[in-house]
Amino acid sequence: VGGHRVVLHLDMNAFFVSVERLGNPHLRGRPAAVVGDASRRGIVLTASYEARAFGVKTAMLLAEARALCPGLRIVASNPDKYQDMSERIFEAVRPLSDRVEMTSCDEAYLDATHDAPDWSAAERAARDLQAKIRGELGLPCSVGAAPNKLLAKTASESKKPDGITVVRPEDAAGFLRDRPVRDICGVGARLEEQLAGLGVRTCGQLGAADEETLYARFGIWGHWLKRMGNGVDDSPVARLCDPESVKSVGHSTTFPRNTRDPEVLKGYLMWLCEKVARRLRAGGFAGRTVSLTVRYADFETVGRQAGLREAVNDEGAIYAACARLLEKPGPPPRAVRLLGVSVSSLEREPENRFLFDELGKRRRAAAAVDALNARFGQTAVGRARTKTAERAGVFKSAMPAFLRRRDAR
DNA sequence: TCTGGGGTCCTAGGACCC
DNA sequence: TCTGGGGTCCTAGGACCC
Repeated sequence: VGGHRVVLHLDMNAFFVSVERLGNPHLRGRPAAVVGDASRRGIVLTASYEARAFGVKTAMLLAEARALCPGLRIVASNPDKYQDMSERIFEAVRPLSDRVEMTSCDEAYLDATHDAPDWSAAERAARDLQAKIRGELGLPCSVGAAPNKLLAKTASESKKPDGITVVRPEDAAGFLRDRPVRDICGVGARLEEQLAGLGVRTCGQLGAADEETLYARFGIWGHWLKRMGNGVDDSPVARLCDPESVKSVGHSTTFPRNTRDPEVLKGYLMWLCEKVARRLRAGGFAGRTVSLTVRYADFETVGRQAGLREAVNDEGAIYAACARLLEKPGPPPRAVRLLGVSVSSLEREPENRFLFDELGKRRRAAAAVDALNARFGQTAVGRARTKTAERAGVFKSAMPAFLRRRDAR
């Protein structure tokens, strides 16, 4: 508490588009967007700044984006590429500080206190970080430097692309005062609305608000909100990258078309369970809680979960639990648009403890399948149920033709 | 032109135990 | 069997982030 601190926040600019531009000059300097590639219900995942000038935004329907920006260049997303690049970013940044907290695939906090005894050194550190990312990876980014995480993040968000923003302690109050509360990380649409109901719209107003009122309304959050309005944040930069910090592993998918056909639903379910199980094993995890998410045609979303006696990471066990959860309240009352499978209460997978029992047998079979898939492609080997669904074309049937072509490339 | 997919954290109610 | 209170675990839902 107290004392000199320098926190840097690194924020990649239009990350997915920037990664695609590395290998595709055709996309550079023009309106471009990366879209989800699973179905015709594709939405914009990331828009280039040129496209944003036309009003194209994340989460916008593809058709809407094209209407706003007729020359928009579209690329199907390549999640593996972004994951690889994310790891390279982390490797580039890691030597700079013993405290690096990667909060998503394209954002990180660094504690630079040690290398920046004053604020001109802090600004140099921010520029060096930006130059390193540009030089080593060829990617644009914005960097904020401030006495805490809250201000560093708000700073990096405030100037894009290629921004450098330094907020010195003496400038902190002025920097936040007239910004909308929504600029604070943690204040979303709902909270913004409720605060507006109290007449609180800016960070300055939030910092000056009556603490009792905030506490009565928002509980312990109210206490933190007032502090945040005043730019106060003592939270340390964590070392958040170790596998120990993973809490859950999940996959979900929206169908090309809504369905209530039990066979189709079970086909998707097994497909999702295979993906989850594979990732659990790759990370050396097993989990004791299995969760199923069902989103109906009207967008109502329900979740159901089940605790298991033992931690599992094979698709058979995960599927069995999910199938029970899916049928728990009887057949789906209406058409389903999305299913999701997630495993939590994770434990490290015991090495060879179960080599000779039933669980061990399942794990060895699963490992053999992983090895075959690694050699012959993602889905060379899978459950019959998934294969049937694939043959029926349920997975990609409705993908737009232009995306399928790009996909094949 | 109906609205993605990956997560984390918090709260509230009920079961169960002492 | 008209009954208090505290603690913990489980499940469901929702807000929020990128």
